[in-house]
Amino acid sequence: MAGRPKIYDESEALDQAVKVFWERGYSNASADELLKAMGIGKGSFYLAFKGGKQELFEKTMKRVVDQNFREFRNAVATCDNPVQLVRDFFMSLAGAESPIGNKGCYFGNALVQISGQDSGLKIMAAENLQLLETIFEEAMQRGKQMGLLRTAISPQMLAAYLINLWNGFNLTRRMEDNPEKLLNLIRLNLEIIE
Amino acid sequence: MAGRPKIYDESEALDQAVKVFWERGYSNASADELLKAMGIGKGSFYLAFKGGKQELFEKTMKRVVDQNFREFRNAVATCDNPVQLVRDFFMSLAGAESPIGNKGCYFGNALVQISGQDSGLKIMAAENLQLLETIFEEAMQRGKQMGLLRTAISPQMLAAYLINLWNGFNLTRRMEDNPEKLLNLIRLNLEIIE
DNA sequence: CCTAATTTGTACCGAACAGTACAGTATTAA
DNA sequence: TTAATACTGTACTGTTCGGTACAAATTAGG
Repeated sequence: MAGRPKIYDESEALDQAVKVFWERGYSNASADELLKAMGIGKGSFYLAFKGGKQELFEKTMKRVVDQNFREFRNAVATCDNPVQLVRDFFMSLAGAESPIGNKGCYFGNALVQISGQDSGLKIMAAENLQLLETIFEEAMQRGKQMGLLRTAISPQMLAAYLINLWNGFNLTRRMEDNPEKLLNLIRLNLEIIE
Repeated sequence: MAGRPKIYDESEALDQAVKVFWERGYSNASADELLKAMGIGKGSFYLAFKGGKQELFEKTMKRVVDQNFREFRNAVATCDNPVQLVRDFFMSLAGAESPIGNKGCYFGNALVQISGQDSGLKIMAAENLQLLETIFEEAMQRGKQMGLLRTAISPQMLAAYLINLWNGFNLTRRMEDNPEKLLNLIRLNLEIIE
């Protein structure tokens, strides 16, 4: 294994690319913009990402999953109260200090932003959302086993409800800036897992 | 009033532009593509839409509102059962023959697709979604007055719930193609206005 | 029939775009 | 020290972009 060493860290570069994609949207993010944020030149870029912007986006999606879902899934599987964990997850979304700001869901955005031809990326984005749904389902499943849920609705259906809430809320918060109203909206929706 | 007559009908041209924007997304829709669909040349286009793509999109939004919301609002105000009207509205979404296919909401898409700088368009898109929310609210208000709603939840809150359902479902149906599940999801959500 | 008003099609512009070619540089292993 | 390897930076290419300029065409009114 010889060769000149990379001057950049791939994970850090991906993090910067995530920021650009998230902020600007897939289509609006130009290669130049991405390269500048990642701190690398074209030579390095097209060597590391032969598929160009498309391949880069794929890798950023994987990175976002790794950084956000893995930990959440683990917490769902091990915490004292997975139902409360999910409640807190949504409540924190509604707060002024939402962890994702107003930028929406990385994967939901992708589904809406990416044009029809690039369908591989859309499929991948959809799969990642389904993964989040699965995590919700695991939380509901476990919550039910632990006697934390009164409802008779199946964990699968609850998960569908919750992913739909997630999808909706990430858009609703962009059209409605009254924090009180957003909070009440979340509260109302969470009654289903009271 | 002299001058060479237009060879195109502005409303029809707008309808074609709506199709392109809806299908391809705001950013991905190129001027050429739009012009071709509208059946006019650059000369005519930049004469009629001096603001370019931005102005065109504004006008298409107005057109979509006119064509879709006005009639719905009227029906809400005059029909026998406005609550059922809203129910049917959502149920038809979930069916295989959804009136908007899988293209999502024109305004919700805009909020996600348009980059930060073009904020005028985003504000307008948000206002149009708020208009839809208002229509939901009018339906709930009237339904309550007519004794069609048992719930104690305010019409305003119900409207927020419904616009969030709309926002969510337009995305959820792009990540989940099991029609049965989608239908059950809508049914579950509509229980709030049973 | 002439003039003013208006629309149309085309040719053209500079900028931004994604992507390639390639020479130069830093490293490891022999 | 040398050869093989791998990364870097830049210059370049061809394309597409949004937008402008302008001459030709078509109308209404005088």
